[in-house]
Amino acid sequence: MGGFKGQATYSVDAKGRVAIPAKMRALLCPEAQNTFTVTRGFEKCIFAYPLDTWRLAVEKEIGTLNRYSREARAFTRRIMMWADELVLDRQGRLALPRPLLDYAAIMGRVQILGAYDHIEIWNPDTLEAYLEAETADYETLAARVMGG
Amino acid sequence: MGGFKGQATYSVDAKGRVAIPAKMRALLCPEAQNTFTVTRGFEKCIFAYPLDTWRLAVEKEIGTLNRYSREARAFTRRIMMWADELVLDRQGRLALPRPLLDYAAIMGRVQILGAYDHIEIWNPDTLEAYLEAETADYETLAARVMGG
DNA sequence: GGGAACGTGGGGAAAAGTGGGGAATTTATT
DNA sequence: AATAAATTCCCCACTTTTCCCCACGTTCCC
Repeated sequence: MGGFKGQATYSVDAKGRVAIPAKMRALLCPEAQNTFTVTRGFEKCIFAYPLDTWRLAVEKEIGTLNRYSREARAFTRRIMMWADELVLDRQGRLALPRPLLDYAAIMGRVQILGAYDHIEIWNPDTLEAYLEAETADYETLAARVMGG
Repeated sequence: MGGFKGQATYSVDAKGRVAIPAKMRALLCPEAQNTFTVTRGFEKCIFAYPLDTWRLAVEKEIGTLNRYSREARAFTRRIMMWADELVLDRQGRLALPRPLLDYAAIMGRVQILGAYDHIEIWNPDTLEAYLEAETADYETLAARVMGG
Protein backbone atom coordinates (compact mmCIF):
# COMPACT_ATOMS: atom_id res chain seq x y z
CA MET A 1 0.00 0.00 0.00
CA GLY A 2 1.58 3.28 -1.11
CA GLY A 3 1.31 6.67 0.52
CA PHE A 4 -0.87 9.61 -0.52
CA LYS A 5 0.55 11.42 -3.52
CA GLY A 6 -0.39 13.89 -6.18
CA GLN A 7 -2.42 17.09 -6.10
CA ALA A 8 -5.71 18.48 -7.33
CA THR A 9 -7.51 21.81 -7.40
CA TYR A 10 -11.19 21.49 -6.46
CA SER A 11 -14.02 23.74 -5.44
CA VAL A 12 -15.59 24.25 -2.02
CA ASP A 13 -19.33 24.76 -2.04
CA ALA A 14 -21.35 27.01 0.24
CA LYS A 15 -21.66 24.22 2.79
CA GLY A 16 -17.92 23.77 3.08
CA ARG A 17 -17.88 20.49 1.23
CA VAL A 18 -14.72 19.41 -0.57
CA ALA A 19 -14.38 16.39 -2.80
CA ILE A 20 -11.46 14.09 -2.05
CA PRO A 21 -9.69 12.86 -5.19
CA ALA A 22 -10.69 9.34 -6.07
CA LYS A 23 -7.08 8.21 -6.15
CA MET A 24 -6.65 9.21 -2.53
CA ARG A 25 -9.95 7.70 -1.46
CA ALA A 26 -8.83 4.45 -2.97
CA LEU A 27 -6.03 4.22 -0.40
CA LEU A 28 -8.42 4.05 2.56
CA CYS A 29 -8.41 0.62 4.13
CA PRO A 30 -11.60 -0.85 5.61
CA GLU A 31 -10.50 0.05 9.14
CA ALA A 32 -10.65 3.72 8.18
CA GLN A 33 -14.42 3.36 7.79
CA ASN A 34 -14.54 5.99 5.07
CA THR A 35 -13.52 8.49 7.70
CA PHE A 36 -10.86 11.16 7.88
CA THR A 37 -9.76 12.95 11.02
CA VAL A 38 -9.08 16.57 10.16
CA THR A 39 -7.28 19.17 12.23
CA ARG A 40 -5.13 22.26 11.97
CA GLY A 41 -1.94 21.75 10.04
CA PHE A 42 1.35 23.08 11.31
CA GLU A 43 1.35 25.46 8.38
CA LYS A 44 -1.85 27.38 7.48
CA CYS A 45 -3.63 24.43 6.00
CA ILE A 46 -5.84 21.52 7.01
CA PHE A 47 -4.46 18.05 7.70
CA ALA A 48 -6.65 15.04 7.02
CA TYR A 49 -5.61 11.63 8.35
CA PRO A 50 -7.36 8.36 7.63
CA LEU A 51 -9.13 7.38 10.83
CA ASP A 52 -6.99 4.33 11.51
CA THR A 53 -3.73 6.19 10.95
CA TRP A 54 -4.83 9.01 13.23
CA ARG A 55 -5.67 6.69 16.06
CA LEU A 56 -2.54 4.63 15.77
CA ALA A 57 -0.16 7.51 15.28
CA VAL A 58 -1.60 10.57 16.98
CA GLU A 59 -4.09 9.59 19.67
CA LYS A 60 -2.02 6.69 20.88
CA GLU A 61 0.83 9.03 21.72
CA ILE A 62 -1.45 11.55 23.37
CA GLY A 63 -2.74 8.80 25.61
CA THR A 64 0.73 8.27 27.00
CA LEU A 65 1.20 11.90 28.07
CA ASN A 66 1.21 12.92 31.71
CA ARG A 67 -2.02 14.78 32.37
CA TYR A 68 -0.43 16.66 35.27
CA SER A 69 2.10 18.37 33.01
CA ARG A 70 1.03 21.84 31.97
CA GLU A 71 2.73 21.57 28.61
CA ALA A 72 1.24 18.21 27.88
CA ARG A 73 -2.21 19.61 28.53
CA ALA A 74 -1.55 22.58 26.28
CA PHE A 75 -0.40 20.29 23.51
CA THR A 76 -3.36 17.96 23.87
CA ARG A 77 -5.75 20.90 23.69
CA ARG A 78 -4.09 22.38 20.66
CA ILE A 79 -4.43 19.16 18.75
CA MET A 80 -7.77 17.89 19.91
CA MET A 81 -9.79 21.08 20.04
CA TRP A 82 -9.47 21.57 16.30
CA ALA A 83 -9.87 17.93 15.39
CA ASP A 84 -12.98 16.37 13.95
CA GLU A 85 -13.83 12.98 12.52
CA LEU A 86 -15.54 13.38 9.17
CA VAL A 87 -17.22 10.65 7.18
CA LEU A 88 -17.19 10.82 3.39
CA ASP A 89 -20.66 11.31 1.90
CA ARG A 90 -21.83 9.23 -1.03
CA GLN A 91 -20.14 11.59 -3.43
CA GLY A 92 -16.79 11.17 -1.70
CA ARG A 93 -16.77 14.60 -0.04
CA LEU A 94 -15.87 15.92 3.40
CA ALA A 95 -17.86 18.73 5.02
CA LEU A 96 -15.12 20.77 6.64
CA PRO A 97 -15.94 22.63 9.88
CA ARG A 98 -15.99 26.39 9.53
CA PRO A 99 -13.27 27.03 12.13
CA LEU A 100 -10.81 25.01 10.06
CA LEU A 101 -11.83 26.72 6.83
CA ASP A 102 -11.24 30.05 8.53
CA TYR A 103 -7.87 28.98 9.87
CA ALA A 104 -6.68 28.00 6.41
CA ALA A 105 -8.41 31.04 4.82
CA ILE A 106 -10.27 28.80 2.40
CA MET A 107 -13.02 30.17 0.19
CA GLY A 108 -14.19 28.97 -3.18
CA ARG A 109 -11.34 26.75 -4.25
CA VAL A 110 -8.74 24.54 -2.59
CA GLN A 111 -5.61 22.72 -3.53
CA ILE A 112 -5.33 19.19 -2.18
CA LEU A 113 -1.96 17.56 -1.67
CA GLY A 114 -1.02 13.99 -0.96
CA ALA A 115 1.61 13.98 1.79
CA TYR A 116 2.48 10.33 2.41
CA ASP A 117 0.52 9.50 5.57
CA HIS A 118 -2.00 12.32 5.32
CA ILE A 119 -3.72 14.73 2.95
CA GLU A 120 -3.31 18.50 3.05
CA ILE A 121 -5.96 21.02 2.04
CA TRP A 122 -4.69 24.49 1.18
CA ASN A 123 -5.89 27.82 -0.04
CA PRO A 124 -4.15 27.86 -3.46
CA ASP A 125 -2.72 31.34 -2.83
CA THR A 126 -1.39 30.39 0.58
CA LEU A 127 0.30 27.34 -0.88
CA GLU A 128 1.91 29.34 -3.63
CA ALA A 129 3.23 31.87 -1.13
CA TYR A 130 4.53 29.09 1.09
CA LEU A 131 6.37 27.38 -1.74
CA GLU A 132 8.02 30.66 -2.70
CA ALA A 133 8.96 31.45 0.88
CA GLU A 134 10.66 28.12 1.42
CA THR A 135 13.89 29.47 0.13
CA ALA A 136 15.91 26.32 0.50
CA ASP A 137 15.88 24.54 -2.81
CA TYR A 138 14.72 20.98 -3.23
CA GLU A 139 18.21 19.49 -3.36
CA THR A 140 19.50 21.30 -0.26
CA LEU A 141 16.41 20.39 1.70
CA ALA A 142 16.73 16.76 0.78
CA ALA A 143 20.33 16.67 1.89
CA ARG A 144 19.55 18.29 5.21
CA VAL A 145 16.50 16.24 6.11
CA MET A 146 17.87 12.98 4.89
CA GLY A 147 21.36 13.60 6.24
CA GLY A 148 22.96 13.23 2.84
CA MET B 1 -12.66 4.19 20.30
CA GLY B 2 -11.33 7.66 19.74
CA GLY B 3 -10.90 10.42 22.27
CA PHE B 4 -12.92 13.59 22.74
CA LYS B 5 -12.21 16.17 20.08
CA GLY B 6 -13.59 19.31 18.56
CA GLN B 7 -15.04 22.46 20.01
CA ALA B 8 -18.36 24.26 20.24
CA THR B 9 -19.68 27.53 21.56
CA TYR B 10 -22.98 27.05 23.36
CA SER B 11 -25.18 29.02 25.68
CA VAL B 12 -25.76 28.57 29.39
CA ASP B 13 -29.31 29.20 30.49
CA ALA B 14 -30.43 30.79 33.72
CA LYS B 15 -30.44 27.41 35.41
CA GLY B 16 -26.81 26.75 34.63
CA ARG B 17 -27.57 24.12 32.02
CA VAL B 18 -25.08 23.49 29.23
CA ALA B 19 -25.67 21.22 26.25
CA ILE B 20 -22.93 18.69 25.53
CA PRO B 21 -22.18 18.37 21.81
CA ALA B 22 -23.75 15.28 20.29
CA LYS B 23 -20.42 14.08 18.94
CA MET B 24 -19.00 14.01 22.43
CA ARG B 25 -22.06 12.35 23.93
CA ALA B 26 -21.74 9.67 21.30
CA LEU B 27 -18.43 8.57 22.84
CA LEU B 28 -19.98 7.66 26.19
CA CYS B 29 -19.95 3.94 26.72
CA PRO B 30 -22.79 2.21 28.60
CA GLU B 31 -20.68 2.00 31.74
CA ALA B 32 -20.65 5.79 31.90
CA GLN B 33 -24.41 5.69 32.52
CA ASN B 34 -24.93 9.03 30.81
CA THR B 35 -22.99 10.58 33.64
CA PHE B 36 -20.08 13.00 33.79
CA THR B 37 -17.98 13.71 36.82
CA VAL B 38 -17.18 17.42 36.84
CA THR B 39 -14.62 19.26 38.90
CA ARG B 40 -12.29 22.23 38.86
CA GLY B 41 -9.86 22.21 35.96
CA PHE B 42 -6.19 22.93 36.48
CA GLU B 43 -6.65 26.02 34.40
CA LYS B 44 -9.68 28.26 35.05
CA CYS B 45 -12.19 25.94 33.46
CA ILE B 46 -14.37 22.97 34.30
CA PHE B 47 -13.24 19.41 33.60
CA ALA B 48 -15.87 16.80 32.82
CA TYR B 49 -14.90 13.11 32.78
CA PRO B 50 -17.16 10.26 31.74
CA LEU B 51 -18.06 8.42 34.92
CA ASP B 52 -16.16 5.27 34.04
CA THR B 53 -13.02 7.11 33.01
CA TRP B 54 -13.09 9.16 36.20
CA ARG B 55 -13.27 6.09 38.36
CA LEU B 56 -10.65 4.16 36.47
CA ALA B 57 -8.19 6.95 35.90
CA VAL B 58 -8.60 9.65 38.51
CA GLU B 59 -9.99 8.01 41.62
CA LYS B 60 -7.77 5.00 41.17
CA GLU B 61 -4.68 7.20 41.20
CA ILE B 62 -5.90 9.06 44.24
CA GLY B 63 -6.35 5.78 46.01
CA THR B 64 -2.66 5.02 45.64
CA LEU B 65 -1.53 8.24 47.32
CA ASN B 66 0.11 8.18 50.72
CA ARG B 67 -2.51 9.37 53.17
CA TYR B 68 0.19 10.40 55.65
CA SER B 69 1.63 12.93 53.23
CA ARG B 70 0.39 16.43 53.92
CA GLU B 71 0.62 17.37 50.27
CA ALA B 72 -1.20 14.26 49.13
CA ARG B 73 -4.06 15.10 51.45
CA ALA B 74 -4.20 18.66 50.13
CA PHE B 75 -4.27 17.40 46.58
CA THR B 76 -7.00 14.90 47.31
CA ARG B 77 -9.15 17.58 48.92
CA ARG B 78 -8.69 19.98 46.04
CA ILE B 79 -9.93 17.46 43.55
CA MET B 80 -12.69 15.80 45.49
CA MET B 81 -14.29 18.72 47.26
CA TRP B 82 -15.34 20.33 43.99
CA ALA B 83 -16.29 17.15 42.21
CA ASP B 84 -19.86 16.21 41.39
CA GLU B 85 -21.47 13.45 39.38
CA LEU B 86 -23.97 14.88 36.91
CA VAL B 87 -26.44 12.96 34.78
CA LEU B 88 -27.39 14.22 31.32
CA ASP B 89 -31.04 15.25 30.99
CA ARG B 90 -33.13 14.14 28.04
CA GLN B 91 -31.85 17.02 25.95
CA GLY B 92 -28.25 16.00 26.54
CA ARG B 93 -27.44 18.80 28.99
CA LEU B 94 -25.56 19.05 32.28
CA ALA B 95 -26.75 21.33 35.08
CA LEU B 96 -23.47 22.70 36.37
CA PRO B 97 -23.18 23.55 40.10
CA ARG B 98 -22.88 27.23 40.80
CA PRO B 99 -19.53 27.00 42.59
CA LEU B 100 -17.94 25.56 39.46
CA LEU B 101 -19.55 28.17 37.22
CA ASP B 102 -18.17 30.84 39.50
CA TYR B 103 -14.71 29.31 39.49
CA ALA B 104 -14.59 29.36 35.71
CA ALA B 105 -16.30 32.79 35.54
CA ILE B 106 -18.98 31.42 33.26
CA MET B 107 -22.03 33.49 32.34
CA GLY B 108 -24.17 33.38 29.26
CA ARG B 109 -21.98 31.47 26.86
CA VAL B 110 -19.31 28.78 27.09
CA GLN B 111 -16.78 27.18 24.82
CA ILE B 112 -16.57 23.41 25.07
CA LEU B 113 -13.39 21.56 24.13
CA GLY B 114 -12.69 17.92 23.55
CA ALA B 115 -9.42 17.05 25.30
CA TYR B 116 -8.89 13.35 24.60
CA ASP B 117 -9.97 11.72 27.87
CA HIS B 118 -12.19 14.53 29.14
CA ILE B 119 -14.22 17.58 28.13
CA GLU B 120 -13.40 21.14 29.14
CA ILE B 121 -15.89 23.95 29.65
CA TRP B 122 -14.48 27.47 29.39
CA ASN B 123 -15.53 31.05 29.50
CA PRO B 124 -14.78 32.01 25.86
CA ASP B 125 -12.80 35.07 26.92
CA THR B 126 -10.74 33.10 29.40
CA LEU B 127 -9.93 30.52 26.76
CA GLU B 128 -8.86 33.13 24.27
CA ALA B 129 -6.58 34.70 26.83
CA TYR B 130 -5.15 31.31 27.73
CA LEU B 131 -4.41 30.38 24.13
CA GLU B 132 -2.63 33.67 23.58
CA ALA B 133 -0.70 33.40 26.83
CA GLU B 134 0.62 29.97 25.98
CA THR B 135 3.55 31.54 24.27
CA ALA B 136 5.14 28.42 22.93
CA ASP B 137 3.90 27.91 19.42
CA TYR B 138 2.33 24.71 18.26
CA GLU B 139 5.36 23.41 16.43
CA THR B 140 7.78 24.03 19.28
CA LEU B 141 5.37 22.52 21.74
CA ALA B 142 4.92 19.43 19.64
CA ALA B 143 8.64 18.92 19.30
CA ARG B 144 9.17 19.33 23.04
CA VAL B 145 6.27 17.26 24.32
CA MET B 146 6.70 14.50 21.82
CA GLY B 147 10.46 14.56 22.11
CA GLY B 148 10.90 15.27 18.42
C1' DG C 1 -18.89 6.34 -29.27
C1' DG C 2 -20.97 4.53 -25.25
C1' DG C 3 -20.78 3.70 -20.50
C1' DA C 4 -19.12 4.33 -16.08
C1' DA C 5 -17.09 7.07 -12.76
C1' DC C 6 -16.02 11.65 -11.01
C1' DG C 7 -16.81 16.38 -9.43
C1' DT C 8 -20.64 19.86 -8.42
C1' DG C 9 -24.90 21.73 -6.74
C1' DG C 10 -29.33 21.90 -4.37
C1' DG C 11 -33.53 20.26 -1.54
C1' DG C 12 -35.94 17.65 2.13
C1' DA C 13 -35.97 14.96 6.39
C1' DA C 14 -34.07 14.23 10.80
C1' DA C 15 -31.58 15.58 14.70
C1' DA C 16 -29.34 18.97 17.65
C1' DG C 17 -29.51 23.13 20.51
C1' DT C 18 -32.43 26.45 23.16
C1' DG C 19 -35.91 28.13 26.20
C1' DG C 20 -39.75 27.87 29.23
C1' DG C 21 -43.39 25.74 32.34
C1' DG C 22 -45.10 22.74 36.00
C1' DA C 23 -44.73 19.04 39.55
C1' DA C 24 -42.15 17.30 43.33
C1' DT C 25 -38.76 17.77 46.79
C1' DT C 26 -36.16 20.45 49.92
C1' DT C 27 -35.29 24.38 52.96
C1' DA C 28 -36.64 28.08 55.74
C1' DT C 29 -39.94 30.59 58.60
C1' DT C 30 -43.72 31.50 61.60
C1' DA D 1 -45.79 21.26 63.05
C1' DA D 2 -47.65 23.65 59.16
C1' DT D 3 -47.15 26.86 55.71
C1' DA D 4 -44.53 29.31 52.46
C1' DA D 5 -40.56 30.01 49.67
C1' DA D 6 -37.10 28.34 46.98
C1' DT D 7 -34.81 24.99 44.43
C1' DT D 8 -34.45 21.01 41.73
C1' DC D 9 -35.94 17.91 38.41
C1' DC D 10 -38.41 16.50 34.39
C1' DC D 11 -41.01 17.15 30.39
C1' DC D 12 -42.65 19.59 26.26
C1' DA D 13 -42.24 22.67 22.24
C1' DC D 14 -39.79 25.64 19.05
C1' DT D 15 -35.93 27.04 16.01
C1' DT D 16 -31.89 26.18 13.71
C1' DT D 17 -28.52 23.48 11.86
C1' DT D 18 -26.80 19.35 10.12
C1' DC D 19 -27.04 15.33 7.59
C1' DC D 20 -28.43 12.50 3.78
C1' DC D 21 -30.21 11.70 -0.53
C1' DC D 22 -31.15 12.77 -5.37
C1' DA D 23 -30.00 14.83 -9.83
C1' DC D 24 -27.10 17.13 -13.40
C1' DG D 25 -22.91 18.02 -16.25
C1' DT D 26 -18.20 16.61 -17.27
C1' DT D 27 -14.40 13.72 -17.73
C1' DC D 28 -12.16 9.54 -18.24
C1' DC D 29 -11.86 4.88 -19.85
C1' DC D 30 -13.04 0.98 -22.39
